[in-house]
Parts: sequence; C-alpha cells; structure tokens
Amino acid sequence: MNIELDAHDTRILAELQADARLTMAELGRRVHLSQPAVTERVRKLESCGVITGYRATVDLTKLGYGIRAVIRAGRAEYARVVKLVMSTPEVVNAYNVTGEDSWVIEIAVIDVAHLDSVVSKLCNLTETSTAIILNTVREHQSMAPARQENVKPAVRKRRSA
Amino acid sequence: MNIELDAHDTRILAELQADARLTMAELGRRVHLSQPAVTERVRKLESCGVITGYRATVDLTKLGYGIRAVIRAGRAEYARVVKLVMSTPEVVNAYNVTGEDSWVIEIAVIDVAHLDSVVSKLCNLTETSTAIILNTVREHQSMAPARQENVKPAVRKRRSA
DNA sequence: GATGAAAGGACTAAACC
DNA sequence: GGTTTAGTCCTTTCATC
Repeated sequence: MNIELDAHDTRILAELQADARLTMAELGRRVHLSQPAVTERVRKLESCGVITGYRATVDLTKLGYGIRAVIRAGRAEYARVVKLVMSTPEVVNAYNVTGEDSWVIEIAVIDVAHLDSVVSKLCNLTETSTAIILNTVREHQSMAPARQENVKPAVRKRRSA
Repeated sequence: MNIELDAHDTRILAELQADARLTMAELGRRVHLSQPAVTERVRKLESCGVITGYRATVDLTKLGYGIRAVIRAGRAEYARVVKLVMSTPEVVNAYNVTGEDSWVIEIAVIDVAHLDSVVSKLCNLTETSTAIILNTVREHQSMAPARQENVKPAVRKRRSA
C-alpha cells in the first residue's frame, strides 16, 4: 500500500492542510477535478495513512493559556516519562530525541504558578531546562511531498554545526 | 469581543479538534444542541479568534520526510532568522524563546544530507544544536479552556528546576 | 435556543470515455 | 483513471415559537 503522489494529490494535500473543512465539490473546483475524482483520491490518501486526521486549531491564549514553553529533559526511565506526559493535559507535544537531552516537551499553561506546577512534576524524574515561548514565527507549516531534487547541497561559511 | 466559554463551547472545541470535518448536524447531535445553535456557536468561536483554522494533518514519513529534528539556535539578528525561517520550506515550527538558546526550530527533512543542508544554512547565522526526533509520544494534543481550579500546587521532591 | 419547512448543494453510484 | 448524469440524502437558512 505504498504511495505515488502526483500533482493532483499534492494540490489536494495543500488545500486540505490550509482548510480541512472544504467540501469535496469545492475541493474539486480548486484542483480542477470532478467531485467523484477528488473524493476517491482523498479516500485513498486517508486509507494509505498520508492524511492522518483533520483538526481545528485554537488560539491557546484565548483559551486562557498565557504561557507556552519548551522543556528539555534529560535521561529518565522511558515508561515513567511517557506515563507522566500522557497524564499531563498541559503537554501539547512530546518528543523523544537524540542528544544529551532525551526529551523535548511543549506545554501550555495559565501562568507562572501553573508553569511551576507542571515543571516540578517533570523535574522529579530528571533534570530539566525550560524556555518560555516569546513569539511564534512559524507554526503548523503545510508540507508538500518531499522532492529530492529540491535539496540544495550544504554550504557552510562557518565550520561548526 | 472577549469570551466566556461554557460547557457547550468546550465540547464543541473538543469535537472539532478531534475531527474538523464534522458537519454541523453531526456536531449538534454530539453536543446535544440543535443545528442552528451549534452553527451559531462555531461562527462565534471563529470570529472571536478562538478557532483559528482547520487543518488536515499528514504523515510526514509517508510524504518522504524520513527525519524530523529540533534545532536550538543561539542569538542572532532577529530579522535574519525570521527571513531564513520563512524562506525554508522544511521548517514546520519556529519559536523565539527565552534562555541561552533564542530559537527552537522544528524541521522535517528527507535524509541526513538534507538535514545537513538545512542545518548549515542556520549555523551560518549562529551556533546551533540539533536533536533528531526518535519518537513522538504525544502530538497536537487537543486543549480544553484553561481552568485555574485544575492547577495543583507544585510539589518538588528534588530541589532544582 | 428549538422546531419545522423550503431551497440549495453535496455525496453516491452507474454508465461511458 | 476521469467525467458526466441522475437520484438521494443531507445541510443550511429562514421564519416562528
């Protein structure tokens, strides 16, 4: 069940990433396909797992979360971190990563006291480092299918990475 | 134009964060409101900016992006970083944060060579530290309106944060 | 906010290219 | 694999309670 995504699929994915509530009829108009054709393509993209879902995005500030933060956390027993992360509603994203810090965790909290409450639970497991998000420059970027030929070779003016 | 979100709104937000393609009729059934009532509430949530959009989520691996990474970057001229971030399609999220590292940037790339290409552009501006995402434990968590009374006071077994 | 009626539009399936 | 047609269903909108 692997995937060849053609130009039509690419346009469909772009439109649905920009507005998930488009009707199939409107989507068809935008990508210049008939309604049955787009419906079938979207169904295939869903069943192949290319499209994993449709989500409303919300303004966390308007929901009362005044602070967003990125927490880095060191090594700890994997299962314990997972359990904590899964049982903490303030966690928006949680990644297990390579490097000295094993975890990158994004949270949304009401205020500093709330931040303290959430961070303290984590730092009972391992050392942490918390950075408050000042400004979101780019978020939830729509992604097109990867094309190897778009990749430019690395050009390095400095020597380190 | 500020917002009091009651129990109905909270349920509506939960349903639409879980499935943005719900019809108003189905949404009404689920939250036990009539179609016109939910339609009006959703319209208000949109115009108040609580709901900021509706997005299809995609499987980046299936789109050909074999590697996701979190890059931390140090201080650099703000405008130059913004310009680079905005012109780099591999950037999924980019945050300006407090702390020694000024930037946390999430990217999706095809392979190690591609990773090198993207990282090298950034480290021409400032020092960077790249961590590859091994596993996504939690992602795009649905968020309910914040409720101060749910916040537990911090309990600290260790002494540091 | 609910109900009910009317109109418009969207989805499904079939036949055809 | 896409298009067109036809039929059915659903959604949306409006007026009324």
